[in-house]
Amino acid sequence: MRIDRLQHAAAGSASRQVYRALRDAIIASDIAPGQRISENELAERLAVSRTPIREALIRLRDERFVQIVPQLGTFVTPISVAAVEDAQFIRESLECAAVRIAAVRAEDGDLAALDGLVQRQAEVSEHGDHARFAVLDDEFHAALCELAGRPVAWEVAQRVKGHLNRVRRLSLPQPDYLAEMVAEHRLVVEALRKRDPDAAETALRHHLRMVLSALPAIRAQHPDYFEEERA
Amino acid sequence: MRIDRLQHAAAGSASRQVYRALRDAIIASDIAPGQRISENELAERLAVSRTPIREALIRLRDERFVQIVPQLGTFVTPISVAAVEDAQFIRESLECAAVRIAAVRAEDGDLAALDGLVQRQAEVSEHGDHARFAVLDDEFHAALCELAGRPVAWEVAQRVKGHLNRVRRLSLPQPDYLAEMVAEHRLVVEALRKRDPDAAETALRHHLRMVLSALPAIRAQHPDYFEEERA
DNA sequence: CTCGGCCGCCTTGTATGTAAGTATGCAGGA
DNA sequence: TCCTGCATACTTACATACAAGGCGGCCGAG
Repeated sequence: MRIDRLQHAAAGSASRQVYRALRDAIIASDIAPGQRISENELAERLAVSRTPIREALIRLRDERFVQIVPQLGTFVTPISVAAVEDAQFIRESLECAAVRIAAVRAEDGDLAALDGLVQRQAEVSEHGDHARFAVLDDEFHAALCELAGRPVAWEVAQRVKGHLNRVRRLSLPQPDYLAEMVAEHRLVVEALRKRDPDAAETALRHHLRMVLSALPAIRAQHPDYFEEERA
Repeated sequence: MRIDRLQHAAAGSASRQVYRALRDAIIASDIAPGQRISENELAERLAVSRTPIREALIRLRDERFVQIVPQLGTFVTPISVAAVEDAQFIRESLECAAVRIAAVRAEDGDLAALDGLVQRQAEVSEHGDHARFAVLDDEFHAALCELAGRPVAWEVAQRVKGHLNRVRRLSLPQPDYLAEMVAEHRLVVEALRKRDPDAAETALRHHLRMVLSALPAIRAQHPDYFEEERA
């Protein structure tokens, strides 16, 4: 793992910075699944005391990114197929429920804003800029929840989305991946424009499931990152 | 508030015990919304140090039961209509999605188990035993999620359910409330028996919304427990 | 060679001390 | 009377010290 140097005072409290740094490192597999995280070592490396480290680890445990075993150690949770499917289920349930409401409440101005968002996605997808696309993708899904009047849906979805990103980062980048995503986003917006909740839900559900489709291949490629199947 | 004496070593670490005790106290309104929680005072009263108190408060902040303002204090969050609706939205989305799957996957043995559960609910409802009913009610909803193969759905639902219970505890106990709940549970099981996802979802959604129906009345009765409406 | 017991190191959990910042009450002047 | 400035007492955030327990290596006996 290569975590170093916290940002200066910006970005909130030390524990929050540690939390973000660790979470990003886990999702990016900079810290390998199963690896032990030493509170002492981290504290020394980040030049803070154990207290903010502990608080960050507690939050990560609540999100199931680490397992804390008393008097033994703290470990990055192996990627579990069940956990990924759980995350997918939660995200799908919440966002699909939200988009149904959005289909009813969306006004012309909202749709125009979504169009603009998708248009910008199309532009960055031309350049194959995955990082920038990811930001715009998050904005898109956040906008859907916002439109439904349930920003909390996106907050929760974003929480569990970390587990999905963790596996997605392991998959080989498909060449037309971004273009497909943009096309699917367009379908969702079109359904919203027709004020058709069923079509919007169907389109979004299909879109969300694209991520999972690569899961078996990823597991075959990185078997050591996964926990063994439970009987 | 009247929190005292943690249980002895059972029930896990001190911080977890503090967390549970505080959460229960907040949901039961033993600690009034808006009231300040002093780390020092709590530590003294519970006979533990400030560390486990802090860790418990952090978890409660993540669940939006308290607000921590640096260098100022920690406060029990006022009941907010928006937060209650958010919790309702999440629970409804997850459980309805789960019950649709359950309708497809349910086998005869599962249905029999649900029947038994509802039967026991009917018995305790006869005696007006709200506490025991609450336990069986939780078991029922947990069973639905388990049947769908998504126990995580219930875990998340249970988390946000605290916000719903907080307002429900404030409502006057309706005389036929428990009997109604049992009847609605029966409708859900019947829909499952017919393997009808749409009917199951409809029945469950109607059931879940019963709780919210009393919200305006509760707010009128305890205005000081609610935060002022946002413009 | 193998197995059993002991010892030391390392872990997390908890307790306590230090620092920095905010609200509050009071004193003093306009 | 009202407003301003300060001292004080409180808070959380962070740092450090201590305690309890598991794991592994070592050593000795069989």
